Amino acid sequence: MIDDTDRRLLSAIQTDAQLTAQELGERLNLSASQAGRRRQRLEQSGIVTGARAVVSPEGTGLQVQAFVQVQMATHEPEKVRAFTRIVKTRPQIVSAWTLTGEADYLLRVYCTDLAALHQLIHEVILPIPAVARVQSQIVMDQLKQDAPLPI
Amino acid sequence: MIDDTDRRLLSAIQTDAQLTAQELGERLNLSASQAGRRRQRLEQSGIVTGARAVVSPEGTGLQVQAFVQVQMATHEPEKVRAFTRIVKTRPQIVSAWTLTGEADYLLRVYCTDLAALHQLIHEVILPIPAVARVQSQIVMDQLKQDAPLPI
DNA sequence: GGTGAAATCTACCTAGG
DNA sequence: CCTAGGTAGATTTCACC
Repeated sequence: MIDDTDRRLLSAIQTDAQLTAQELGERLNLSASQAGRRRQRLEQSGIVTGARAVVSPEGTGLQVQAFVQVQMATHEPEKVRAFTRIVKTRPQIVSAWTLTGEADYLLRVYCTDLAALHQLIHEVILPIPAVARVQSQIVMDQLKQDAPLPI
Repeated sequence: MIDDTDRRLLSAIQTDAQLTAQELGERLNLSASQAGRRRQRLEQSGIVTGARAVVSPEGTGLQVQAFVQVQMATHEPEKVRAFTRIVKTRPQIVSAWTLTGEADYLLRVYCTDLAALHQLIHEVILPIPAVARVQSQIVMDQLKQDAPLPI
C-alpha cells in the first residue's frame, strides 16, 4: 500500500511542499515522473490532504502564543454547542482539541499582546455558560515545530 | 508595509498553499501577475517561511495523538540539554513548547497505538533524569485545526 | 522511465495615479 | 515615483507512450 519510498516522500513534502517533482526525485533516487506520480497518488488516496503556507506569527504582529485549557461545567449538548461555536468563530483560536483527563478542551491561541489574550479569556471564554474553569499557559519558546509525522 | 490585501492573501495560502497566482488573483480582485508578485514579496520578506503538506495521521497508521505535559525536576543546563536532545530526536514528538506555569514543557506526540504512547512515556520520557512528572492527555476529537492566523 | 503538450511562474515592459 | 496589468520565455506538471 504505502512503501518506504512513500514514507520518505511524505517526510520531504511535510517539510517543504514546494519541492518540484524533479527535486523530490533526486532525494528519493527516482525519476521526476515517478516522484510526481507517487505524490499525485498520495494526494488522490487522501493520505495527503493539502498544503499550507507557514506564516511567521511575529512577522504579522502576533507576539503572544498560548495554550488554554478549558474545563466544562456541564456537558449538556446545547451548552456545549454554544461553546464550540465560539471556538470555531474566534480567529485567535487556531486549533482546538477535546482531550481525556481533567481538561476537557485544549485551545491554541495567538494574540497581538498579553492584554488581548487576557481579554479573550475574560471577555470571551470565561463568560460562556458551559465553561467552569480556564487555565492559560503562554508559550515562551518553541523547541520543535511541526516535525514530519513519525511514519 | 502589509496591507489588507496581503492579509487576505496570507489567509488564503494558509488554507491552501497550492492556489495558483490566477486563483489568488480572482479571490483578491487582482491580476495574476500582481497576486504572484505579492506572494513572492511576502516570501522574500520572511513573513511566509515555507509550505508544508498536510498528511492524514490515520492514513499513515497513527491512531493516537496526545499532548504530554512535562515538569522538570531541575533546570541544570546540562540535564535540560539531555532532555531537549531526546525531544528533538524522537520522531513521535512532532512539536514541543516551553510554557509558563506548572508544566515546563508541552509535547505533541503521534503514536501508532496506546501501547506505543505508553512505551514512549515510560521508557523514553520518564527515565530522563531531568524529568520530574509527566501527564499525558489523549486527543479524542479535533474541533478546529490550524486555522489561518488572526491577522 | 521518458516525452511532449498544457499549465504555471516570473522577469520585463507599459500604463495609470 | 510607485503600484497595477499584460506578455513572453523558462519551468513544471501530467497524460500518454
